[in-house]
Amino acid sequence: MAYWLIKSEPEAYSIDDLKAAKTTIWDGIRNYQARNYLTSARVGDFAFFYHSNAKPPGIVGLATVSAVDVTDPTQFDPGSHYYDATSPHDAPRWKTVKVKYKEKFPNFLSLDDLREQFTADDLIILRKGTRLSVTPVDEVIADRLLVLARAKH
DNA sequence: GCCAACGTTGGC
DNA sequence: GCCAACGTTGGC
Repeated sequence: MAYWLIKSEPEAYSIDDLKAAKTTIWDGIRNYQARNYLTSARVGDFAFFYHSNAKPPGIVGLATVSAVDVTDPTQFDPGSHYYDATSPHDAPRWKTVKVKYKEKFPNFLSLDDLREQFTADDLIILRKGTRLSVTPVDEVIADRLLVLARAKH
């Protein structure tokens, strides 16, 4: 089992949206490295849900991977912002996963908190210039994140 | 709104 | 294959 961190702008899709929907296709990923991470995910993996471009940005909750090898339908939808006319129908370029809502953390872990508690070696998103929207999280780091996010004040 | 960092595109 | 131009991300 592996841990991931997935970013979303809350104005586009927030943890509350996922809570309401219960499950969603994690669509719109158009970066090869992020896609490769998604295709290496397995059912049962956990994903920390990070709100980017938020005030403040940070980790808000946890989801689980509920399906893998999912074809991102938006690549074939001409009306979609994520339409990719060059993706072959018989070999779709953009594969992704379905994620399922698990929990909203009692403690929001802001980017400032994360920088206080972790180093750039611990968390890829703390590395300067890293914009990847899907990144792996080491299990030891994930455990520490969970303790911080769930601890009583 | 600014801009640094990075990825992609396309001319050559 | 190089690299300039451009687009995007995302913190601030």
